[in-house]
Amino acid sequence: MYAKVIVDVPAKQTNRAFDYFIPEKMREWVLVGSRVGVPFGPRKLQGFVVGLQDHVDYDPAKVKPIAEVMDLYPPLTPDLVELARWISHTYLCHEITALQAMIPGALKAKYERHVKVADKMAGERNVEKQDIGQHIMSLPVQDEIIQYVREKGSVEIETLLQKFATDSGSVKQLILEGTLVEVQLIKDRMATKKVLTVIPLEEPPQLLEWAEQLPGRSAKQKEVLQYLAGHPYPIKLSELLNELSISASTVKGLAEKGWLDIQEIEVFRDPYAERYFRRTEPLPLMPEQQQVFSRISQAVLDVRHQVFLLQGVTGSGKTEVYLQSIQTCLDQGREAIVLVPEISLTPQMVERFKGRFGNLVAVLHSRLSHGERYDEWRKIMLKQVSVVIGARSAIFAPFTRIGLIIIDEEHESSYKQEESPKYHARDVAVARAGQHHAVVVLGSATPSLESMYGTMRENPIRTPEPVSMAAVIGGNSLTEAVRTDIVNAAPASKSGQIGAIQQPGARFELLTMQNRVEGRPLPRVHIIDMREELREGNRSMFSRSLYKAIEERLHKKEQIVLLLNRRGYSTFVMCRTCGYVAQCPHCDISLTFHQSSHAIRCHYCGYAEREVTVCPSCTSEHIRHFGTGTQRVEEELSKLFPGIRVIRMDVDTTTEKGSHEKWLTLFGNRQADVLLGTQMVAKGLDFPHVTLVGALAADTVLNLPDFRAAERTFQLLTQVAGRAGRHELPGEVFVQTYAPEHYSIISASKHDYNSFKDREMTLRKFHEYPPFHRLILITLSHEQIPLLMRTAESLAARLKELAKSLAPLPIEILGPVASPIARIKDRYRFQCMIKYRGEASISGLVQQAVASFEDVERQHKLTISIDVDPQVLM
DNA sequence: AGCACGCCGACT
DNA sequence: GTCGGCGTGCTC
Repeated sequence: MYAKVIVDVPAKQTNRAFDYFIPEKMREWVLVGSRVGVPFGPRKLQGFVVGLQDHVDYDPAKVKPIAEVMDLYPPLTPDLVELARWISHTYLCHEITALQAMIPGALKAKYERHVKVADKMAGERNVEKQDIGQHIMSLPVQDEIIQYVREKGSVEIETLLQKFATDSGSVKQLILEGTLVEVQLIKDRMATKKVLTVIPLEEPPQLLEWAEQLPGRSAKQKEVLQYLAGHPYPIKLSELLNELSISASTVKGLAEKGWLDIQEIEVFRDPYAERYFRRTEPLPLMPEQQQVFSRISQAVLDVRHQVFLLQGVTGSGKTEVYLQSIQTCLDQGREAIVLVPEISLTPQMVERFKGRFGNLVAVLHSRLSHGERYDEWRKIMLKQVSVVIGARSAIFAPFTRIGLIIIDEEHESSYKQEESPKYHARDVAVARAGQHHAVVVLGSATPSLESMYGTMRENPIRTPEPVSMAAVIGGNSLTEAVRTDIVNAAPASKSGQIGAIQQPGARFELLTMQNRVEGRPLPRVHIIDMREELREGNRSMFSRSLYKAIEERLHKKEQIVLLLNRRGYSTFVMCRTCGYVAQCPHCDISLTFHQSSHAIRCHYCGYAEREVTVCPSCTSEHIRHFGTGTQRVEEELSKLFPGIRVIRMDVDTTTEKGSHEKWLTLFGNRQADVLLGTQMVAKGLDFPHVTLVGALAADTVLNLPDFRAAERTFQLLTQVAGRAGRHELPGEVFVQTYAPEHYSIISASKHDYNSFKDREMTLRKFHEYPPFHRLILITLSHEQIPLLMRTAESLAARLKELAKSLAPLPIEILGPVASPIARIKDRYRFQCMIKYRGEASISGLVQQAVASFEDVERQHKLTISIDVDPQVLM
């Protein structure tokens, strides 16, 4: 048998499977999805098995055997292996990059090169083989080196060279002559956690009998036996030592007598181990919820691949619908994945799921340590859980019988990964659900226009993939095979029980929930025209009406949430005398001021310098920090309302682990009057005493050069408005803006999704933006502008040429232009945009165009990065 | 990505 | 005349 292996080298030339022989003794361990160590050239690399076959497609004489199998069970399922291929074609990344994204970081290979003393040299060295002319008869150093390596068993080469730095020649000589041989090791970044555990070897009566036999001075050992007789289960050594306040030697003594055993037992690091989750029962559903639930659960029961877009106003009870749908799925013996935006994966959220499904739930989020995350992942693999709740990458949970995938707050841009593979979890979810004939529920109060578009038309939003990559090789026009694939757009369905990735055959089904569960009205929203305030002489960041409202809440002891939308607003440093603005020396971007560290730093490369008090350009002292940071708002609040208790949540106050949670708990306990923060205060929080929400600068995002600016503004305002008056007390919202007439702000103030959507759809269609057209952003970067521009120009020309051969398909090549951030880390950036109609898939075209620039990339260290369906156009 | 093989400048 | 520069190509 032979295996097709994708090796751990993310490069164009190695972006294909290599054939390896599977030695007899490994046959039953090597499966599709296995992680293996394989010889590759002079090295040993980690790789993933993506196929098994009984023949080789390569010179049989050159085929090497697999060196090792890394895991007891394959870390990837066959459907994930196929999904990785789909991702690599759809988002144009190396297949290995997609595969790596699917396993926890703990399993990422770490390569170590060791040496050990050669077996046949165990006795004495064979000095005769030495080069003549060099006087390296048995030097004492060399004997010393050999002795050292022999004692250690094996030593990492770097360590050895450092230890014998002055005699590194001798070390090399020993390796050369074969006295020391090289061993290449592939190690996991993180091992499983093992804990020393004490195991009683007999039943309590026997233990007590042994205890009797002990001489009087062994009081401690006696105590241990008696304790174990009372608790005849394995116990952590540390726990036992603690319990009886004894030392390890006591227990070791018993182990030597053979009365008990001390073993290293694998344990799961459970971040929620110490917590108790109160079990909850399903809540009765409102008629609207009931209707939605039955649509979803029926599809689940039918094992029918179907995508639902669930639009429910905040407070309409989406989560309860999720929970009961998941129950249906579990009852059917299938598994469920729940994706939530990283930021809203709060303890409250986890509690709701753990409360309903207990320890059937695994939680994956970025705040877990490497080890914790790995352990949660292993629970999934070992089938100890049936529900996963997690951020973006949880879509790759190694389940095998998925029945339901839920994506909460589906409009969130954090579902798009910004590094390679630049996948969108929503689209991956649809593909993966297709493999499992599973149901997808996209939930949001403010669905993305892309998802809404999916409900609007007969054709699927996604186009058949992948274009045959094999056919992509140079040439002046599109390879005929590629052309055929694109034009016919034939579904690339490889039949099979699981693993066939099809696009949704039907459009998404729209489900809506308009009513709030508790019947509370949505809060009243006031739009405040800040230009008016200025005209009337109010130069404060608080309008008069917001000021009054705050005063009133303080008086009534009710709580306030203030949102400062900082995106699009910078806290830059500028000299008022000469206009100097502090800029990053490596990136074309202004530095931002951080009060906590008294530093100004660059958000892109991390460059930092000390806060300046004198202008470096004109030595004036009139240098100021501009932009309304949360710190300034806090200062102003304290000035205006002496004694006010403010909790500030922003990047400065929430970097510490667990701090996020700490602030929210504090606020929930009413230990503060105001929660002030950036976007993060808008998401999913639910505090009964909040009756006032203020958005201080609602429109800052609107000024960004981004076609999604209006959508983002609408979503943010709608979300934040939903924070007020969720319980008995009615809520009020104040939106301060310089663009009070903007439709995104007006629609949000009326809680009117549909009018916003209609208006925005019309505009997008008119301007030929997504979802009507699709985008691919290609960014080139290099240290020198001339080469960069030349390459960008000719790449665009090449794209245009290829696009022409696809006529009459509507493909437009825009650019090249300098990127909005023209330089990052001393590299200049140019970009080209491809705009095309959703009916065609043109990743093959891009692949082919970029392929002809491989040599430029290599020779001049120029990089070309491709972003399919970009969320951020910078 | 590494690493080796291979054809042109400044040195013993 | 060699040592070594990194351009080019391969790794099952």
